[in-house]
This record gives sequence, C-alpha cells and structure tokens, in this order.
Amino acid sequence: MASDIQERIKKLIIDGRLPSGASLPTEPELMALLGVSRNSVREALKALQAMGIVEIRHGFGTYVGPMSVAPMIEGLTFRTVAGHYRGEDSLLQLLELREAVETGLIARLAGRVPAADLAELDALIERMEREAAAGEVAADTDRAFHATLYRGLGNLLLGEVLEAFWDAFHRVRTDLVDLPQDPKVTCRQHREILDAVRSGDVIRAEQAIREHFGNIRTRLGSPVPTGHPNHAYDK
Amino acid sequence: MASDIQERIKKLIIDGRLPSGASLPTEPELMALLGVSRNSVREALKALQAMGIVEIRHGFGTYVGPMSVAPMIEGLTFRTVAGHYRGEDSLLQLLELREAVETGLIARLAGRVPAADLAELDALIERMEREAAAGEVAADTDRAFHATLYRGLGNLLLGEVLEAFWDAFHRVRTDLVDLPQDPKVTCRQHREILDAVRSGDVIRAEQAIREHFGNIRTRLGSPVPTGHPNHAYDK
DNA sequence: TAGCTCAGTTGGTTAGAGCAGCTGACTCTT
DNA sequence: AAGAGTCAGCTGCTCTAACCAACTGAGCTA
Repeated sequence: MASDIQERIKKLIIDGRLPSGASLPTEPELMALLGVSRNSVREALKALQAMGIVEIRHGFGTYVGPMSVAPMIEGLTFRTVAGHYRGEDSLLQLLELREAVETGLIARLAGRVPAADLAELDALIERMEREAAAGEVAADTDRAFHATLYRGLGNLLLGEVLEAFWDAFHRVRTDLVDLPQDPKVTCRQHREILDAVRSGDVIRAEQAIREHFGNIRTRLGSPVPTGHPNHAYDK
Repeated sequence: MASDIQERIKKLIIDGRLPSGASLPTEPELMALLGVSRNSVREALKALQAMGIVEIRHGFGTYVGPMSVAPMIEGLTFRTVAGHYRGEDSLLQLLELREAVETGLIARLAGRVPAADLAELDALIERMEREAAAGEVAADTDRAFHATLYRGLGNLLLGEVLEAFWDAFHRVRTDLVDLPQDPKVTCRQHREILDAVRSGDVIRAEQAIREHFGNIRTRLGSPVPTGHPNHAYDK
C-alpha cells in the first residue's frame, strides 16, 4: 500500500503532463485524493524529493522537480565516501569511471566542437590561468571546462550525467583527501585537450584526456596504467 | 533541522564503517539518539531508502543499503517517461547516451576481454539464438550480454552504471512503445560485436556497436545519423 | 524430535494538535 | 496617491500517542 502512494503521485504528474515547476496538490488535497493519512503522503513526497521528482518549498507548496540527474550525485557521493572509509579504492573507481567515459567521448568530439564553444573554452582556460596566477583556482572553472567541452555532443542528458560524475568526484575529493593541486599543470592540460579537439586530431585528444586524468590519478597516490588506456588487468 | 537528520544518519554509517547489510538502530533508538520524533526519523529514512543508502524491512529492522546505483534507475526512468509524454525525445536521448558511452568504451575493450568472459558471451549468444528460434527472447539475455561485455573493463562502478542505463531504457521501452523486435538481427549484431572485440579490431568493434544501436534507433522511428558516429549537429 | 503457536520486537499507518515560513492584501504613514 | 509595514491565511514541518501488520524466536504440543 505504502509505495503505491509514490506511484500514484508519479502517475498524477505523468497523466497531467505536468512540466517541471508545475504545482502539485497540497498535502491535505493529496490526503483526500489518495485516501491516506498526512504522514503517508509526506513520507511518499520525501522519497520522491530524494529522487528529484518533486520539489518541496516550505510555506509555499509542492512542485514537479527539475527532473535532473542531480539526486544521483548524493547517492554516488555517499557510496564513494562510505567505501573509502571502509578501505576500498572507491574514489579511484569513480575517477576511472570518468576517465573511461570521457576518453571514449572525446573521439566523437574531436574536430566537431562549434566555434562558439571553442571560444568559451578559450575564455575558461584564460580565466583559470588568471586564477592560478592569483592563487586559488575556483572549482567551478574546472567544472565549466568539462561541461562546455561535452556540450558539443548535443545530448543534454549526457551532459548532465557527466556533470554529476564530476560533482560527485569533486565533493568526495574535497571532503576526504586534500589532493595537492598544481593549477599550472591543469591549465596546460586543459589547453592541450582544447588544442587537440580543435585540430580534430582524435589520437592526440584521447592522449590529452588520458594524461589529464593520469595527472589526477597520480596525485591520488595510485599507479598510472602503463602505456595503454586499458588497465583492466594491471593489478 | 530536517535534512540534518538524514545527514546524521549517514554519519552514523560512515563513522561506524558499517558495511552493506549491517543493521541500523531501530526507529525508537534513532528517536532517542537524534532527539527527534518518530515521524521525522521515518521521513529521513524514507528519503535515504529512495537513495539506496538504507534498506527497510517491515517487522525486521533497518539496514545499510546495498550502495548500488540502482536508485538512479528510478529517477532516470521517470524523467524519461515524463519527458516522452510531454512530447520530448527523451527516450532517444537515453539511447544516444548509451550509444555514446558504449561506443567509447568498446575501444578500450577490443582484444582485451579475458577468455572466460569470451566463452560466457558465446554462450549468451547461443542462448539468445535458441530463444529466438523458440519465439521470445528473454530481456535478461540481452542485458547479460552487455553486462558481461563491459565486465572486462575491471571497474565495478562502471558496470553498474551501464546496467542502470540499460535497465532504465528497457523499462521505458516496454512501458511506452512496443518496439518491433527482430531477434535474429539482434543475435547477428551481438555476434559481430563479439567477433570484432575478440579479434581486437577497434574500428570494426566500434562500427558493430554503432550498428547495433543504429538498429534500435531505426526501430524507434528516428533517423540514423549519416555516415559518422557523431550526430551532434545533424538536426 | 518435528512442527505449531504465541508473545515480543520492528516497521507501517492513522489521528490531531501546534509550529514555522511564505504570500498577498490591507492599512497606515508620508 | 504612493510607499512601506503589518497581519491573516495558506503552505509545509514537527510532535505526540495510539494502534495495525510483518517477522522472529522461544516455548509448547504432538
């Protein structure tokens, strides 16, 4: 009976073709509509909120959520942190996931990034160089670089997933280990990635991405795979 | 105050180094421990359950969840279904996500799949052929093929994510559109993928994966991108 | 000894009351 | 007449207290 409530609320959204931001019935209305107590309604809404399906604003109302993949960040982050504290190499796994996916995608991208994005990427590298010279590089600058890079693939969902991976990794990294950063190296690697992608050189682009991740991996204290992108059986 | 409760329960797990399946305090114990009412405890647990962080068993107790990425399937599925009903091409986007990621990964895989996995993949294709001849192909056979294929990358997290994408796509597909299936074509394509990967021919492997997804895409009623894996600016 | 029964524990659900944040209309001041 | 301050009302948030439902395990019965 209980989890049906979640399903029935989801059905309300689906059947009503409600877009993100549309307002949902109030708690008392849902009680009447679904024939359950307030408590059950609230528990269902809490669960849906955790999945990003609804958005609850205190004193205002309940709304259809942004439908982003953001909620998965929470789960990924927790999983990684918990694994790390239990002595697993969960952070490395998350990094390898990003490396594997981004290396694969860069080939589709080389030589096909629209001029507008290229310009934006140039600006982002310059911004990072300025920040590096000034001292601290804002985390958002790195994030924006990766996000803008893959925007050219023209798939909104894919972009969101990659950002989610980035966010999870970033959150875990700052929470857990204080990774030594050399902003200048990061700048140079970003520039190399951009140059390779701009020139359409697939091999070089893959190499650049791999080196970028290899750099992070090294700072993570893990051996870098030898000579080949695949490292499935290195251990 | 409210969402702090979730954080504090998560902290219990982290600080206690609790592994998946470990039992958590009972609801009354959590009330005393956190100094909040039962209702608030339950709402927090419901949210954590939705994220796969805890697992609640009626009449038995509350436990640390499996920490899988399974919960994201729920969110992805809903997002896709909702988008579909609102006239967006969300299902196509999900398929493209899978295609982009799997095409990218196959290059890392070609020629590096361990013999045991190759044998298993052979068996899976044979099983699918038998099922195809008998009539209906079990969905799990296709799922197992994709899962086994990428197992060789040696990253458990990556495998889980790919399975989550597969699951979401499968669920939406069966719920929404009754995609015409030609099991024989699927069998042939799986065999081509396996042959290419076995021979270590990266180009052919990518081509085979692309063709496999192109096949699904066509049945989805969408134009197949012309001549190049990238289709960012075809529209 | 094998199986059943029942008491105790745990989560599930309901009800009612009061708290807290936000909005919009109303009123008072300028 | 225009602006700012106030307040009534809606909304979600939290708490208490009681009972229902599922599961376990000890003890009883055959």
